[in-house]
Amino acid sequence: MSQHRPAGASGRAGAVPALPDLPEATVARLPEYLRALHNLAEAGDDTVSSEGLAAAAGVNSAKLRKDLSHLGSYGTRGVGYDVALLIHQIEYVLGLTHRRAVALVGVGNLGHALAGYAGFASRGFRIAALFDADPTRVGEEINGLTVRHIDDLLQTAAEERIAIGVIATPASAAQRVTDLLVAAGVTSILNFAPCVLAVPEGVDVRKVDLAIELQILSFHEHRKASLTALPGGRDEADPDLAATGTEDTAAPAPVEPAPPGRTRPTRTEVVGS
Amino acid sequence: MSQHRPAGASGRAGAVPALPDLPEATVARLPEYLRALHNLAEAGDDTVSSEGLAAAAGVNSAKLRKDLSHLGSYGTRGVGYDVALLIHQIEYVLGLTHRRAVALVGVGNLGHALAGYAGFASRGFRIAALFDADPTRVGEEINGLTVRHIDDLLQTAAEERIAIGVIATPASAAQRVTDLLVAAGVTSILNFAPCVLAVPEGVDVRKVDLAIELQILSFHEHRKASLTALPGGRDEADPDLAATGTEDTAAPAPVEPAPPGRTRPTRTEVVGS
DNA sequence: AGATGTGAAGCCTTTCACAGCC
DNA sequence: GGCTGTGAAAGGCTTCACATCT
Repeated sequence: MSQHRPAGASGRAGAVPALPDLPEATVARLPEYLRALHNLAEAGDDTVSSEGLAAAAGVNSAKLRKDLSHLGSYGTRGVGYDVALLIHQIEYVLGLTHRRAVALVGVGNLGHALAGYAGFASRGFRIAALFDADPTRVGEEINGLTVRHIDDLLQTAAEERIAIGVIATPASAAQRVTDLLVAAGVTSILNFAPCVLAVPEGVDVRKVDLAIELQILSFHEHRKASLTALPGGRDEADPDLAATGTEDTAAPAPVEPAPPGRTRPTRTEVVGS
Repeated sequence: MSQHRPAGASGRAGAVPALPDLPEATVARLPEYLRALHNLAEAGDDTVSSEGLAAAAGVNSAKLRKDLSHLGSYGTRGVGYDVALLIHQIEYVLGLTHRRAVALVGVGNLGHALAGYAGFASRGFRIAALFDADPTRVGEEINGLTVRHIDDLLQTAAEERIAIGVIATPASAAQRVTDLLVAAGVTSILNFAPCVLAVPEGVDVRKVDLAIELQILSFHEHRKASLTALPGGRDEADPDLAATGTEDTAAPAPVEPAPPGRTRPTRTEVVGS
């Protein structure tokens, strides 16, 4: 390879450089590198090897180097990466050089917690407005911000130059809120409601579903149990394998391991309690 | 293809069927399908086409069919999937046929909200114990559960047959808590603390970092701004492109787009403003 | 006719291994 | 000698398109 412009710079002289067209997988890891770098900086290190940074970020070093190489060439062979320079560069690419204003919709259980979450403020964001549909919650003050009624969203979002909307409402309200945010010109949404959102082209939605995370873990638990039990023999005391577990027997009614009958085109209902 | 056993059934007759060795990407989507299926069931549908379910789950139908085919063959050509049967099957694979006990460590801001989150209970989990290191919080009752001191974790986890640990402590405490959970025999951890956890082989960790989600969105905002501004011209009023934004100027100290100094070892810097 | 299940192709991501530079 | 940056290989995931079955 030869001369290295910060990957993807525009041709037009003096122009704002177009961002490198990073692979999504890389984008998703940059924040993790950034966090690790801030830790290193605080610890007083001013350079770090790909090996060291990779360990701090929980990835392997080849992946880290490949990721960073997409940003351009900011390391020094034989030495490593300059911590401050790299922080700088990643913050620039992620668009963290100015603080983005975030609107949080839904100040129930979860919303309340998010409104008070210090990690947002410390990592480049400012919660600029809180909304709720419940009139009894409007006016409440949380962390120095007053909860406004959702009907004010359109106007307030424009005034506050909201860049990102966070949805922490029940699923039933989420699509309506989304439409409002989109109408207000918001093009990035973080959705905590357990549902799929329809948005126009050009609007990005990321989803966080806490129950899904547990269900994925549950799969692996189930899997580990089925692996360690089979080539052993006595499947005792393992609720994962016993048809009638020792755990409560609730909502997702217990079922036989394998589907039953499955004969005719008919369905053999088993889900009933 | 011919006769279809529930993919990966063990040879041993009457044995608990080994779980199919699903691709991770598939595992991560099954909970989404499950949620969509529950919605359909509530709406009274008892069959659904791959097209219909895919739409409800926000994926394309080819992907859905491929995912489901890994579970075995539970659809009917010309008809679609039996909703109840499929719910059944996915719940079995995910290990949701019995309710897993979850321990939540850290009842601060976020932990409080998680302790009260109804979605856990309704989707296959039971919060069985709450822990905190702060003595002033021990004894507090949240949602019918009493907060215990973290020192009781080892004993309580065994008693309550804890299957999954959720960490909602500050990052500084997370590794200690992890070690405790692991010592207590917990092999699945959901980590909300912004840090990397070291765990022994065989322990699964999933991570949710709220700030990272926003930072990923920030990247796309930044990117959209740089794309729509360049081939336009007048880069007015866009804090993404103006060096001195209209937004607050805070924590991640505002920087020039391009790294400073950085003279010698040169590559033609273009990123400068 | 209609919809599933699936080889095969294409794309993206990760890993390897080493040339190149300090 | 040490460490980055990167082609090339390997692996995994998604999409296509159609054979197959009801």
